[in-house]
Order: sequence, then structure tokens, then C-alpha cells
Amino acid sequence: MTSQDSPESAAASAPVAARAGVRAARAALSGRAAGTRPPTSRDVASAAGVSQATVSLVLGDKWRGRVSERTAGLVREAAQDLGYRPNLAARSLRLGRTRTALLVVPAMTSEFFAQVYAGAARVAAEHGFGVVLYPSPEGIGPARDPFDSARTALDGVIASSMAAEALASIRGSDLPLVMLDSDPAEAGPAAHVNLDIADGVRRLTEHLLGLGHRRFTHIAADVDSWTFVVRARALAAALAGTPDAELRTVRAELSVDGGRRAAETALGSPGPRPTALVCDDDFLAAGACKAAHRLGLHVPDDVSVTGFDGLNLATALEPELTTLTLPAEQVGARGMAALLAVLEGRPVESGDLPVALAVRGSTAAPRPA
Amino acid sequence: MTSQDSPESAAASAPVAARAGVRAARAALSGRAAGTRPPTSRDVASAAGVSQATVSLVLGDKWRGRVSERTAGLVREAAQDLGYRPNLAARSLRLGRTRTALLVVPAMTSEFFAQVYAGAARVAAEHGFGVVLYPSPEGIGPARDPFDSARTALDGVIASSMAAEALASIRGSDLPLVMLDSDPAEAGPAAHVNLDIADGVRRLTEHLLGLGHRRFTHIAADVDSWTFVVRARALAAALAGTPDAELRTVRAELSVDGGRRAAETALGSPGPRPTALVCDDDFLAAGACKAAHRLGLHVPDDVSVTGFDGLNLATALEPELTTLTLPAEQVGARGMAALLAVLEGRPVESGDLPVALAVRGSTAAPRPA
DNA sequence: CCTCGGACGTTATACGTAACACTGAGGAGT
DNA sequence: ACTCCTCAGTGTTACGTATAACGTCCGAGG
Repeated sequence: MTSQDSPESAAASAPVAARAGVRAARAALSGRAAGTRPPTSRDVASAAGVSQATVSLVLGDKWRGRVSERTAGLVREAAQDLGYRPNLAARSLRLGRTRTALLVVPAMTSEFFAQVYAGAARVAAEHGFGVVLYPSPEGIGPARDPFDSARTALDGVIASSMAAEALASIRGSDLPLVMLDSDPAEAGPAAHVNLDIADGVRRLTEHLLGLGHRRFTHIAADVDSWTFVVRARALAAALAGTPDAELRTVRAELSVDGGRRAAETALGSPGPRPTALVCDDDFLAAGACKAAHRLGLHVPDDVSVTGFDGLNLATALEPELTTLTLPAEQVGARGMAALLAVLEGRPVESGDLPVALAVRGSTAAPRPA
Repeated sequence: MTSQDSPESAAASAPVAARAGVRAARAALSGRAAGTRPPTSRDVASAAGVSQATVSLVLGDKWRGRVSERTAGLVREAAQDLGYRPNLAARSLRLGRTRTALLVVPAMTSEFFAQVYAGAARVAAEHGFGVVLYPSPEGIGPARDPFDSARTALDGVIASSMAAEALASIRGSDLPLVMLDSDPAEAGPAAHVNLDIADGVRRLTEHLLGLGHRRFTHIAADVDSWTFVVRARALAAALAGTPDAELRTVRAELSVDGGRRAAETALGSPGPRPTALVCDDDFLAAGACKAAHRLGLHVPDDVSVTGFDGLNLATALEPELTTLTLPAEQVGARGMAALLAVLEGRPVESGDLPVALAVRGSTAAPRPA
């Protein structure tokens, strides 16, 4: 290997020459089939008879006025022939950007957040971005923060306020951050995408008041999250205008069974029975329906039940749930759009997303006393 | 390379010197706060007073017998102080591997596949891998294959057989592939992770036969996918041993409403009514329950209904669904484990995953004629 | 005749990492 | 005294891309 090809390149460049020789040989052999190594921009260049820089220019669409139409065509053809795909790692290294965003949600197994992901991924794909998920917020094994190792591979973060513990370490990094459905007061410098939950709750409450309900119990998620705080506040505010309305609250673990237990408590308590159970999400509402059933009560005639989120579950139940349908896909899409805006230095478009009230079979006028 | 190396390299190397000078100045200024550029292994090296190569050795855990305990400690301390994180793009470029797997599923908004993802991500994280999702198989805008641009950033693929259209382009690449719940006959060279669905269906059928059911209708998913083919086959096979059992099939769009319509057809058909509706998934079963309700039939006394998958939905319904619970998380975990095995050249551990029969309130003995 | 812009490219880096090939010092063996 | 190890590291390279900084050729203008 201590080749003597040209007189003086001697010691230092010997390995270079050797390697280059090997590669040249391989490349010359068949152009592409050698070793099945994926083709690089240099391979395209030599196939097209131009320099690697020109390939980069043409395929990067920055060639107007710098490369002739004919040459550009040659390059594109060669790239096509070889099945050239740019190496993303090399590009990221060179540019210092990865075109990848991190989405942090409490649990992907929730249909709601799955849709948030879908929306974010859709918008991302339209702009050549990818979306990765924060791996298992539930925590795997020893609590090594997975964000830690991945942050060099990210351009920005979109985070739900419900993923509290993950947020701490993310705040520490100086990555652009977009918060979803979070307290505007503490979002700090981060952009945020919010829902007009207060308005939705007001309309839901008016629907129930209009049916004649006066005794409400809020089946409240036992989770310390902005979105649930807002729901509770809005419900209280919406009932405040009706003097004879009364509101109690029972906290529930966020699951079907948690909802069932809370509703059994609410419906079995001494004193006049509530006629409307306003639940913090559709699963809680499903549990509430089960509780009613167990106590021999009929939904909606004995007790009305409302949900929150508008998941598929809402229409799978019998009766179907009256619920507030949150535009989950839109939340994700707007979140990604906001992140892209931040990354490009554009102003973030603001305005809360509307929430839809879906009136279905689980609510009706209460039976007269 | 047409250089005249020694004396007059002046001109050529001038920019190098300038750049290096700038960097040296910046680095010297404050060690890390300059420009907020993330620290590199070279920064760690100079902070620890060693070479970059040593840093790589120590942090890569390949230093036994090559670096003294003391020096290693110094390096680790410096890395800690600077908050050093290896640049993943650079590492991938150097190693030609990305430690990233692609998961291809038909829809993330299905709870089942969300759990598959969770399992895959868990195992991946345990091995320092990441999992990305095939972006929107539903197809965004013009059908530019998203896999196309991303394949250089992947080490392997895990794919559900239900994501048919995406599979074509993936088969073309020579990435290691693991198929989930797919036809062993056509999996080809790919490894696969399968479920013992036939056994589950047999147990489910025996449960129904044991209750006295003889007239079955299969509410079959209107999807051309291996897993549904197996379900249909297994059901027919399990009933074959009981001469007086009869089986009809109604195809249904894979949704609650599809299930409702199919069940209305099944229950409203002329001739003796089926007493058991065996549905291809839990959403179809929910629809079947709604259909029964609309026709004034009681579940399970007038008609038994069974689901498939064991989603949260199954226990949210009233009555709760008797269903076959698929170990979705395990499927994802085994898929990732298989991919890791392939990547490391280890043999893939085989054996079908068991399926659990959950007997709940939606099945009972049929009312005597 | 000289020069001066385009048009059309090319050359030479740098990005941050991992790994190979070395080196120098201090013994051990013969 | 010589070689041969081992220890404890260092110097250098290449991975594939994007881009700043240069050429070169050519026709037109002075």
C-alpha cells in the first residue's frame, strides 16, 4: 500500500491514494452494482460528467443562471438512473438542521393524541419535515431522559401541556417550542395553539340548562393539567348566571372505571340526585353510563351524561354521547404550522380553534320531580 | 487535486487558516458560551486536555486498556460540565447506521396500532434505537412516496400487512424488513411476527358452542388483509366439527356504523335469526350492539356479540364485550426485537404470540326457542 | 487590442464523529 | 544491548452534502 504513484505524495497521502484507487475501481466496474453501496452525489456527478457541486446545485434547485438547462437535464437523468437519494445524515450535518420535529404527548394510545400526531405529520410532510414522538413518556426502565440523546437531531418541539414531566428537560434546551392547549400565562416565550374550550363548555352548559337541568355534577379528571382546569372554570362560570343551578364535583381517575366509580359516588350520594353528569372526557362518560346502568337508572331519562373530546367512542356507545368535539387533527396541524413559522422567523398565526358541540342521545330533559 | 502542493499552497489554504483562526478565537473566548453553538467532542477534548480521539474512545465505552482510569474520568467530567451531546447526524454519517426503524401501520388513530407502536418504541429505546412512523399512509396531496426520501435515514422497517400500498416501495429497497401478522407464505425473505389467531378463534367458538349457540353470523371486515382471512378461515374450521352449526357471513365496512348496518342485515334477514354475531373487531361489535338495540333485541339474551382486538372500547360498552384480546404491545415489541436480531445477524426468535379470550357480558346462552 | 461582465461550472472546504494506524515511554525477556 | 511487548494515547482520515470562492470562455464595448 505504500504506493509510489506520484513522486512526492509519499507518506501522508498513501492511504488516500489507496482508498481512492479502490473506490475508483469499484465505481468503474459497473457504475452502481458494486457492493450495493447506495449511490452518492459524486456517483451521479461522474455519471453525468459534471462535478459533485453541480449535482448538488441542480438537485437542490439552486441552479437558475448558474447551470445550463442541458446540463441540469443530464444531472437529473443520471440521478434518476442511479436511483440516487441524498443522504439525510450528511445533509443534516452540513446544514445543522434536520427537518425533524418532536411531538411530545402524554400517551399515543389515546385516540385524541393519535389524531394530533396525524395532523402534525400531515403538515410536516407538506413541508418536507418529519415528526418523531417522544418515546414512552410513561418511562421505560431507569429514567434516562430520551430527549437528552435525541435533541441534536431535532429542529423544534411541539408539546402538549399534559406531558408535564417531559417538559422540564425540554424547556432547558433552547429548541423552538410550541405548546398545545396550555396555560398562556406560563407558556413563556413559546408559541402556543389553544382551543376555545371555554366557549364550548358554555354552549354545552346552555344546552343542558335549556333542557331544564339544574343539579350538575362534574366528573373531573384527576389530572393536574391546564385543559382540565379550564374545563372546570368554564363550567362554573357558565352556571354562575343561573342562581338555582347547583354544581358539585367528583374527581375521577382518567379511565372508564374511574368514571364509573366517580359516577356511582355522585349518583349514590345522599340528597337530591344530580340530573346531569358533565364528564371531562368520553371515557369517563362511558364509565358514568355504566354506573347509571348498574344503579338501575336510565340514560338520558333519569340522568344525562356528557363527554368531552369527540372520540370514536362517543358514537360507539348506546345511547350515543352528547360531547364536545375537539378538532384534534387541527390542533396538530396548527402546532406544526406554528413551529414552521417560528423556524422561518415568520409571525405565528394566532386565534383559538373552535370546539363543536355534538348533541346526541345521552342528554334529554330531566324527568319532572 | 491538480494542486501544486508545497510552496504556493498559500492561496488555496488561506481560507482554511482564516476559518480556523476564527474558531480558535471563539473557543478561546469563553469555552462554551460563544455563539451558543453546541459543544462538540473536540470542545470536550480541549477542556479535558486530551485529543478528540480519546474523547470518542471514552464516551463510546471502548477505552478499557487503552485509556487510563484517571483520563477517562477527566473526559467524562468535562463532557458533563459542557453538557456535551454527540451529534447524531455526524455519527450516522460516519457509521452508516442511524439506529432508527420505520414502523408502517395503516392508521395510527387506531388504538391497536398505537399500542403496537408503544411496544416497538419501548424495545427500541432499550437498545438506543428510535422508531419513526410512516407518515400518513392515507396519502397526503400528490402521492410522492414519503418512504422514498427517508430511506437513507433508516436501518430497517417493521410493517403491518395491513399497510399494503406502502409495502410495494419498501420491498424494493434492500432494508431489513419485519412483517407483522402477515401471510407466512408471502412474507418471503422477511422475518415475521405472528399471532396465534386460529387458536384464539377456536377457543372463542368453543365458548359460544358451549353456551348452546348454533346459528352464527360472521360480521367480516371488508378489507383484504391476511389477518381477516385467517379469522374467517379459523371460524369456519372451528365450526366444522359441529354438524348442526351453521355459519353465514356479512361483510362490513370497518367502522361502528359499518358494523351496525351489517348486523341489521344479519338480524333482519328472513329465516331463523342468528344467535351469535362474531365480529372482526371491537368497533364492528359496538355497531352490532347498536343494531340489536335498534331492533329491540337484548344483548346478550336475544343475541350474543363478540369482538376482536380487546381495545379499551370493549370494556367501555354496556354490556362489556366478550372479545379476543390481542397482545398489541407485544406484537410491536417482538417486531422490534426481531428487527434488532436481523440487524445484528442473530437468529430471529420465532413462535406465535398467544391471544387471550376475555369472556364478558355480551355473550350468554341463547334463549330457548 | 484590451478589458469587462455574464454564463457556466469547478475546487476546496467544513460539518462532527469513529476508527485505523501510529508513536514514545517504560519494562520484560533473552 | 537488543528486540519485543504493552500502555496510553495522538494524528489523520472519510463518511456525503451544501456552498463560498474561484476560474474560463466568449462576445461586446471602449
